[in-house]
Amino acid sequence: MTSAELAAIAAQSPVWAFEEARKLVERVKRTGQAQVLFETGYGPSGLPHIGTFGEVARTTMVRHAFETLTEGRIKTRLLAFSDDMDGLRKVPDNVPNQEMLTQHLGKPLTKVPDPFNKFESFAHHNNAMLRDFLDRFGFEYEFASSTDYYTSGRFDEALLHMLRNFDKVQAIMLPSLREERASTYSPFLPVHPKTGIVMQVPVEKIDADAGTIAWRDPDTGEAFETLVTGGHCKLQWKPDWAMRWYALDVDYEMAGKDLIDSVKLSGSIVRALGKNAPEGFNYELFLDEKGAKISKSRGNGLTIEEWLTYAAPETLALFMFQKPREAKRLHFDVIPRAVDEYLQFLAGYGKQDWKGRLGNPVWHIHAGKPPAPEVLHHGADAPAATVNFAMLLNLVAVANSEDPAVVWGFLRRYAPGVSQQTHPRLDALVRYAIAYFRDFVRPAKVYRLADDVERDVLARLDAAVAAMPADASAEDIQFEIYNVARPTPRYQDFKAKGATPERPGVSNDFFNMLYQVLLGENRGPRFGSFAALYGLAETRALIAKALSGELKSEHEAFLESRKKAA
RNA sequence: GAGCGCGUAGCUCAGCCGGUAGAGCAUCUGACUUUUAAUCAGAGGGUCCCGGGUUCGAAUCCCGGCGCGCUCACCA
Repeated sequence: MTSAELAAIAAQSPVWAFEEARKLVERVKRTGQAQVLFETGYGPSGLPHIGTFGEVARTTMVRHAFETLTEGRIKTRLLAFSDDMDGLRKVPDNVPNQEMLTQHLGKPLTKVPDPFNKFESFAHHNNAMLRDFLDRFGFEYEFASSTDYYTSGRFDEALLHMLRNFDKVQAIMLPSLREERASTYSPFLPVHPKTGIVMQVPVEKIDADAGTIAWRDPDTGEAFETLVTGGHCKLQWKPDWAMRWYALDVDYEMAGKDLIDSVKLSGSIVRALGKNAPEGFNYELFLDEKGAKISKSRGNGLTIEEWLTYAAPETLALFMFQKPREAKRLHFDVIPRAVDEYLQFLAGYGKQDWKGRLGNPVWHIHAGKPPAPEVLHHGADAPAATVNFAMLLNLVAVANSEDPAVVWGFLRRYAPGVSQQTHPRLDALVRYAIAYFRDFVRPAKVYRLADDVERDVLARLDAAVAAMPADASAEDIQFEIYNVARPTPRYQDFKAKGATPERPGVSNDFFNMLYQVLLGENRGPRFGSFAALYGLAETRALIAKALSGELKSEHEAFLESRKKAA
């Protein structure tokens, strides 16, 4: 497959990333430009959330699609721009040192001390976290700080240009505002020379030649004349966006649907300044489990760390790739599904033709180079099988253990020869499954105490297990279990296959009792297999704890401690 | 008020540029040399929200409704 052939197929692809990229191809044809700049915006007024990540992930997918379409002939850059000169408007609920932050309301975020006491400022902290996440995913990007750009003078020319076009900007902005706001609105926000606060005040006079605005402190009445350049003024958000597009020649920037009106206004402004607005599209928002927009300051919805506790980064990328125009609820339930879909797409990739591959999410997630899937073989001639998350969750529950080695014991029983070394990503998957089990499955367990009949049969089961050799097979154990339960009238089943009046079968009720009392579940594994793998000594200990009531009380204590932690 | 999205099996959803409805879970039946569930096979179940239009043909495209949800109208 040559890059030209690939580009030809991509040119026909209905995948959204290619649709977006084709808009850029058209743009390049129109302008003849030799480079394309992608921008993603980030407001560091709170911890970076999953939507921020999603924007970078999706933009990167468009970027890669564009490079495929143009066979790498057009240089591309991705600028992750942090609007860190913005004034702190509200103290986020989910950070420490609330009182301290309150003292600095209104100051540029790069002048607000870091409530975590680790960085030069709150913005520096949040910027660092964002970069951390982006680096962890291996994104290629250039980080840009608004404060740096303003203070270094990189925006000066554009700022002066906007000052000269002050009336045009106002003509666009004012009709979008209510009367009382419109009467005081200014695109330029001077930084107060004494308090350092980003002021929202009416401009009394502009001097385009001197590059200054005149304004008045509303509290003291003191008059000031401030340069719009050099970081002495910040722009209001929409003009700021437009100015950035103008100054940097941004070609592509996507935004959430909450910003549709803003994109239009900023686009009008940049055109009034004499340049084209970037291409872009509006994605739907991420919602929390109640269907509300997730927000940095409220900290609702899933965080990136939370997702990464239970699943690999590429599964989150899959979530971002799929249906960007549809609202998606972001809560824990969607993780197992995302993981299994990812594994399925990965497993299918090798068998697809190139048209199929370009439509396969893993092609976009891994920039055209998805890794080979890790497969298991149940016997030498058996077809390759992939272990999915749902199955692993079952396994972990079956193992009744949060030790990866125990889970691997089950895996090796299925496919001898596999190990953490041969299947590192499967090992990671095992650990994710364990984390998910610990946090979501285990808390849902309900242990009950055994009644007298059950205590009797459990005691006899314990004795039977004690009498077995340590290396008893799963089948032997299973056989003994039947013999233990058979004399107990409650569990006798005369309708069972092979049952006779003298030798009844054992009903499912017996096994259900074991699961409820020993595992806190209504379902469970074949018990002989479980005991063989879990260990006979461990099984006896489990029975002892069930009989003493410890299982139940320990689980209740566990639930209680979770409640307190939350 | 404006914008965006959704409406397909009991539940959660796939159905990519139009070609006689699919998956997972759930339910039911059966297999697995004494009856489990890390397994397998099979079954049942849908006016694809409604009404028009385009077409030989529409879940899919267009128009109009209805219902649900979200977002923006202060700030970012």
